[in-house]
Amino acid sequence: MFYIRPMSEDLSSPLMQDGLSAPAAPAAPAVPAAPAGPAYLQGLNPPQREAVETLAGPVLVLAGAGTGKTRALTTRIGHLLITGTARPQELLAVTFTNKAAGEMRDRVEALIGQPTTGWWLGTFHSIAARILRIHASALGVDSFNQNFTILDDDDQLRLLKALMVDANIDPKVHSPRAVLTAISRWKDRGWTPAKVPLDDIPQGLCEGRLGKIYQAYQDRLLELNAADFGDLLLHNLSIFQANAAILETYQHRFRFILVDEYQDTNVAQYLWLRLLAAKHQNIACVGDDDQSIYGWRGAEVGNILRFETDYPAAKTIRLEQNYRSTGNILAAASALIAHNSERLGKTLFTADQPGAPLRVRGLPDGNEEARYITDEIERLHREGRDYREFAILVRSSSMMRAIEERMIDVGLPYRVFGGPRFYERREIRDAIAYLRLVRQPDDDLAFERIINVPKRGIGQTTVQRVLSFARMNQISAMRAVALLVGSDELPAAARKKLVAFQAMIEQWRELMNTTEHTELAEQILDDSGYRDMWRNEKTADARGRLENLDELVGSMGSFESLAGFLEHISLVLDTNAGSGGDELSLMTLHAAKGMEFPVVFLPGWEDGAFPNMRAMTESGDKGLEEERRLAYVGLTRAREELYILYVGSRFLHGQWNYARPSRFVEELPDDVLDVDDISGASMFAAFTGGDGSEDGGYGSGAGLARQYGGGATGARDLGALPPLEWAERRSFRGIDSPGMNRLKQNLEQVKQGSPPVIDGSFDPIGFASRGADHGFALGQRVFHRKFGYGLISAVEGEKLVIDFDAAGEKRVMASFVVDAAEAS
DNA sequence: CGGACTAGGATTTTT
DNA sequence: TCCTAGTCCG
Repeated sequence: MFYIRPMSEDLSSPLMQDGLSAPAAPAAPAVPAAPAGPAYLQGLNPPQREAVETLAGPVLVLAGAGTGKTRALTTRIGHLLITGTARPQELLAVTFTNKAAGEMRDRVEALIGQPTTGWWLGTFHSIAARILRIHASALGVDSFNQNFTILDDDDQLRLLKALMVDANIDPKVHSPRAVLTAISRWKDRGWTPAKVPLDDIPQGLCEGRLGKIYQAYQDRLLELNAADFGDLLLHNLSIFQANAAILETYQHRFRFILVDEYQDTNVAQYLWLRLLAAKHQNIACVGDDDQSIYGWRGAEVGNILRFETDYPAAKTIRLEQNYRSTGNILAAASALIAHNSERLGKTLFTADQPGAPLRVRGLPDGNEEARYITDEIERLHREGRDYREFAILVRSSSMMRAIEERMIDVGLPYRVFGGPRFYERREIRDAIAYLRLVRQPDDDLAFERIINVPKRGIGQTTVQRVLSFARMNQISAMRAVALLVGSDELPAAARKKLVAFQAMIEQWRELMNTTEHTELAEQILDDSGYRDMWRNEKTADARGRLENLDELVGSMGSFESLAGFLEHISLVLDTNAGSGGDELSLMTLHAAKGMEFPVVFLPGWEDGAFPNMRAMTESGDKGLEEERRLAYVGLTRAREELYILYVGSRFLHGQWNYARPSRFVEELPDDVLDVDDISGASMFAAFTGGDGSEDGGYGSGAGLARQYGGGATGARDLGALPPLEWAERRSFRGIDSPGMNRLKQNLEQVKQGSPPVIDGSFDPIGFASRGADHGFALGQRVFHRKFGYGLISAVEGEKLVIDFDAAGEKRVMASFVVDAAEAS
């Protein structure tokens, strides 16, 4: 006898968070009925109930995917309030996303039947920001006060780059991005510049002066009355550590602390929680070590692994009954994750039926893969499924394009989740910079961002002079402008333009007191010419940008004032206003965490792409294990049907790459799979031999084919056919695609006794031809997109000197030209 | 100063 | 392939 979920619920809520779909009906008969109690406790299984009712002391709830984690957490909060164990103002509940926080509030309110007020519920960052605003001055830096600005990524980079230049470090040699990442990781660990251990300073970056750069960066931020995301937590820690009275206030206040997604906390967050919980020790953390996928952002699985050591009185509760997926899906996920060594270990089980086998499909190339997906979706849609029941989860967003194009071709309604966040878009940041500058004329970063956007003839020379004058006199840029325009330091033309800019800002500033902030924003966008700038741009995305601006102004309406809006803008801005239509979902695996869908497609399961090569080279086995957890997250998103897809060759970054199935495919148990491989991947293996020792790596072109030779690196032969039979089958299927043509051609070669082509020298479709050996030769006639046809007059490594028919002699990169015969 | 061009890079991205 | 940051020249 199996419990089967009501279909209506399944169909209506494919996007629900973990646990939302846990049945309200009783659990499987095998589990004894929970003892009586309030109605809201009735539907819980025994461990869930224990997680709810163990109110005092440290509790770690290890909640596997789909085991009703959110339900347990929100019921726990409700229980605390309903039983009167805690008053709202004694509660602190932290999440990672605003979305999760919002959902938690909704569910608690639904449970207790009334709006909740007084408790602190929010993301780590928003709560830390709130505390920091109250105690900013306790940092003891004059320039840093409660009005501090929270910087976005872009501001941080610009700042850092400037500091690097000051320190005589060439940003072209040492990537500011890498520097920022390193600094952020230090902050994630709770290290102020003074606390960074000497041996943790990489010698390769910034000539070993990264510690100094970090210090300079922090000094500058404080000077600017600014904080980055990492600082919110870091400054909290500094204040707590230096000021016992402040810490005690909060320790006293928060008698009960609840933490969601504990496996994703970084060290700073961990320390922060530990300080806050030290007095009452009533801290309940919910998480799943198997779903820790943000290590690259500083999350420490170690936090959850050592919870019991940190809190010896801790009670650990495991939620292991899965209410989401079929038996086969769960079996596959469990077998896969069992390959990881660093885990606390859980054994998920389900009362559900085994269901359909997982479909593993090897296809020739990405186009075929996309076609396969849309074909299947159309088939299942005809059989009665709504589009909203499907999700396609990719490892990296670069894989989305082929799929999107295909969906547009066949007209399937889809929606991309994630992608650039709303507030990260250029037009949004520009607009916000205007608002910031109007409200706080001393906001130099905002000044820099929009002083010449749209173009108003204030060039870099002028801006640099203003900025250096400001730095020299320790004043803000706007003040520097005010002084400079009254002097002869700048050319008259520049002064005139600056005066106009200054007047514009000033005029808006006056409006600020008399006008609604949404109205003010409208005026700024129009008067500044910012909207016109996009209207005049005739690119496809310009219209979208204008719409985004409208949306921004619209979203301001829900804030009381400009100040209120700006304070929250960097922390809270919903990026995906739901459309609610019947659309299928396309997103990265990371973005899919916490969601579930009846039918899930997992394309791109190729070694190098997934597990991602870079994750492995950068973090070794730890990286591989995190990739495996990501795969686990992907598998466990599915309720009923699951497709795992890989291709024999994939077009990425402008070139074709041979691929072989992901090692994760091998790690799945045979008896739950239905495998069909027409990728040709193993045919390459049969042709090419080799042991995989040769370098290459995903994306290195020709080297890859050799690397993946022979199957000696461990690729399982996934039911592949011998080349001839395979070719028969291929033509039977009528598939015609670059990947296929490539294989077909090689097959002919081999039939005639020649080796297959694995480099670019004989390669009509441009396969693998762009490696170190681009294959172009002196005298070859080629075509360039901009310059047209020409003859190669010299080859200098990657560069070609070409005598173009129309444009004359030019020096161009080999990757920009193709053989003239190819371009028709 | 700004447009045109080219080189170079391209996981993931809750805040 | 596609994006963007930086350089070069009118």
